[in-house]
Amino acid sequence: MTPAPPKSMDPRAATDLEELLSAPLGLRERKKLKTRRAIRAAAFRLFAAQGWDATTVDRIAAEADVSPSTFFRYFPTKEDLVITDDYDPVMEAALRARPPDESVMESLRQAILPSLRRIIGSEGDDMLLRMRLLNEVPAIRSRSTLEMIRSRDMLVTVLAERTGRPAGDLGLRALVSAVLAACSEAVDYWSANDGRGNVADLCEQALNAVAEGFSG
Amino acid sequence: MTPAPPKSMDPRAATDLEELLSAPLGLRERKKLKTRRAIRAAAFRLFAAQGWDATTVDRIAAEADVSPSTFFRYFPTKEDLVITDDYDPVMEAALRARPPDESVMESLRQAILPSLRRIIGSEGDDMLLRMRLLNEVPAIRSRSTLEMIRSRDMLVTVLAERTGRPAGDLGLRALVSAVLAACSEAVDYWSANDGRGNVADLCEQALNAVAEGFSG
DNA sequence: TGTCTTATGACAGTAACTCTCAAAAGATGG
DNA sequence: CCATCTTTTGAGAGTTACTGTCATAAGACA
Repeated sequence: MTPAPPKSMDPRAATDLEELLSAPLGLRERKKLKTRRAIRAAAFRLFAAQGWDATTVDRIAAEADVSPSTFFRYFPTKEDLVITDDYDPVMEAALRARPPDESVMESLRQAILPSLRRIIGSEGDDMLLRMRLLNEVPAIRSRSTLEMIRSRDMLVTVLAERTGRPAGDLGLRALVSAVLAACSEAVDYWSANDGRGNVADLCEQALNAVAEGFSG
Repeated sequence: MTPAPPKSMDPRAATDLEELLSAPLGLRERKKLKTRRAIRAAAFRLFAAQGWDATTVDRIAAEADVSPSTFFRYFPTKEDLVITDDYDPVMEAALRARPPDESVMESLRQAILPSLRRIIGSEGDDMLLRMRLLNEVPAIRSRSTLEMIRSRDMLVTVLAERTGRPAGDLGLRALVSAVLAACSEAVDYWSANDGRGNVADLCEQALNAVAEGFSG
């Protein structure tokens, strides 16, 4: 009685990660990926040239040679062009790989920092561009927060399982949120300084500052 | 050459706080305030009855007996109906009143907790209603984050002045963000539990949990 | 009273979506 | 290679949040 899994994935679900993992793609899937890339590339070209507000979805669609309908099939909202966050699965895997007897704080540190390092290593330039838009455009900034909430929920869920605490545990949620807030400040700082310095190091620095502040 | 200050305040600036402070209001100002209230009351009535999405701005305007143009003159966006955050000035005053030699953490605590207590005491019911919408409607949730960023910036600015650190100081920003994140979790928790318990106490509990987590 | 300022409403326009439907193009079995 | 079945696409119409302009109405003030 469970609904049958869809035969084809809808284009919104495609991510760079999945793309790398599933090697033999049919022509259809390859085309979809290509379209997705074309749309995003066109959009970023236009954003760079004339800014966020001045770039309409219709114009992006035209530039990418698809119909506006198709645009929305690939990106449900304009903001989704910028957000697309493939990081959660990476962090989740990293977190689950930590030894169960480790302290919550240390597990979080070790789940977040290496993941961050990997991401910056592979797509740092794109990320910088995104962060810039993210800081400039309120609409995007808003949306990205929702992504952050998803990250928080994921981390809380995994940690709750591991420690036997309920998923609604206030202390756990507060801790995770605080850690994410600090890291997010670090990323902000990094992008505000044009990507100078190492994000992971900045992140550690931010976490240490919080620790100091809280301890005395 | 500086532009002359506007003779009358635009309706969007009116807040309950100012209303209480400025006693002798002209007829015009009283009418403005009344309109503002009427619009918001109408909106909340409709939200309660039929939900956020099903309630269009046109309908709200009709219910409040004003034109849609007027609606937007009072509330630049639909979300603004719910957000309106008069808390920053209160917190700022509280923070500035702290002795300069106090630790950053303690000052933050003492700026936030009593302010929270006062707010809940005076308008707790309204706040609960708002928090519920805030958690249910992504659009509002998004917007409220921007308000939180403003709060953060305000706190960071004041603290930076006091400690002589630059306003961009990563450590300071991280600490403030972490504290706000923890408090925000507490408020979330409170509203998720239908307002049972004392927000300020929950907030303290959250802060303690973060402190423990960070210290080991 | 008359004048000056401000608030309002009517109206037209834009841009981000949503929905529906028919046509085009990839997949599949013979 | 053909026929059929499924998925992707584009066209078009509709909705809603929001912006800008302008004439008019209503409060302030001398």
